[in-house]
Amino acid sequence: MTEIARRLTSKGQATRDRIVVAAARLMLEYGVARTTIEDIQVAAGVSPSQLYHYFPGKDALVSAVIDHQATQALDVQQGCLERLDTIDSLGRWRDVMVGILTEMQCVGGCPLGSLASDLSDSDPVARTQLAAAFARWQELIRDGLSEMQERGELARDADPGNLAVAMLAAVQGGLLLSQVNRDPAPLRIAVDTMIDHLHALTRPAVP
Amino acid sequence: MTEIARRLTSKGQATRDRIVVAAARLMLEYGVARTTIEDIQVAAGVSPSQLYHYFPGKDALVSAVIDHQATQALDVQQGCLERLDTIDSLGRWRDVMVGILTEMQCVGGCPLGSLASDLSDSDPVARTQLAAAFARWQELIRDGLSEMQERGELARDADPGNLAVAMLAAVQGGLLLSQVNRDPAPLRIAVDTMIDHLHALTRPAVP
DNA sequence: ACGAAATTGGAGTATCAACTCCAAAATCTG
DNA sequence: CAGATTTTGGAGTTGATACTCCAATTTCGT
Repeated sequence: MTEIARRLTSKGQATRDRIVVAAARLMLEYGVARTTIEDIQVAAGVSPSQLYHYFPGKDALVSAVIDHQATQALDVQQGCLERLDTIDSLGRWRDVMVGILTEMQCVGGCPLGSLASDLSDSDPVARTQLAAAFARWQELIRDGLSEMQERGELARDADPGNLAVAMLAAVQGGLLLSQVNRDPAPLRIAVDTMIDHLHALTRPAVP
Repeated sequence: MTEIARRLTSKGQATRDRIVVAAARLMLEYGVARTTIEDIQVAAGVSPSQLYHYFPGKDALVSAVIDHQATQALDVQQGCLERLDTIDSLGRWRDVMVGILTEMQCVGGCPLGSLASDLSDSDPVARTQLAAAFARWQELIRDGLSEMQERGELARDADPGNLAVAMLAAVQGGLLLSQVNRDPAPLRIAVDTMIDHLHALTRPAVP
């Protein structure tokens, strides 16, 4: 993305990656403002000059962290959701998210959601970058729902676009409540409720 | 709550309130860490010694801000939801929230949600305080749904507790997406979808 | 191997933010 | 009104943090 990226030794690339990964982890846990450059240096095992060699300043590093988290999040999605086109696959998707959250002991919440809440009103550039990431995520969900609809597993009059927004909101809100309660249950319940809703739209008449 | 609160002149009370309100506004917009004591001093029109006269330090001020936002949020809820016991009242509730968000031009998101995302992993005391506030909010929603159920407007086998969690998640997630997109639509869509879900649970067979 | 370019180490600086101190002014109590 | 208490003003201190600089070292292309 930057000019500097062109002439980058494999060793340099590795160092850069180490910095981004360390910064991402710390920023997820403590927030962007509370994560100091020194914390990142220590966690990544690099000196100040190395960090400033790869990034002009904290803003640029934040931008790289957003890209990194967006890629990670969408990869997880596509790993589970390449065929997000059945009710069952939605259930597995929920299991994966709950599993990751549980591994993290409910710390950090959503890697993208945390950054969004943190930066939306203080860094306009970051906000735009995050909005784009959420848009891609939303499309991924919508495409799966559209496929379901075309196959007749979802009611004709359902709006996949709106349902994707609601599903993404359920994920984000569920993660927030799980984070503040230190309990994976809210995420599970929120997503399950949305899956139930899709289920109901699939078979309107419950026996 | 603190000892100091006992001997407080009306003028002193007013100054204290001014500080909390100013801090709450700034912290909602820029986050806790990015809001400096000096910013708050300027916004409230007070000197450093005044601020430290009423609060031992920033942590105590943050705690007061959480209380303030929790009270505000629950008051809004009870203003609209004292009778949150019909589908129509849920629709009005949604309108109020979308209205407030639009007035704010989608800045800040949820006064409680922002604080939760910001503080959950860096301030254990604040996390507990916020979890309690969310629990009260959740109960408020659940109680309304329970009333609906008792009156037969909601299916017997529906779980008001789980639905309340899902509804609160929809609100939080919707607010986050609206904040990052600078567009009230995601909040509206997320809450509407949950209302639709309740509707479906009310009348399982759609004509 | 050899020059050029990339990478690394570590000391140093300038700024900013949280917090302190003390005395003056306003307010309450009897 | 008088004394005690609360409230206010503003200069000053301490510590932390983002960022700089320059020389030493390693890596790469040929």
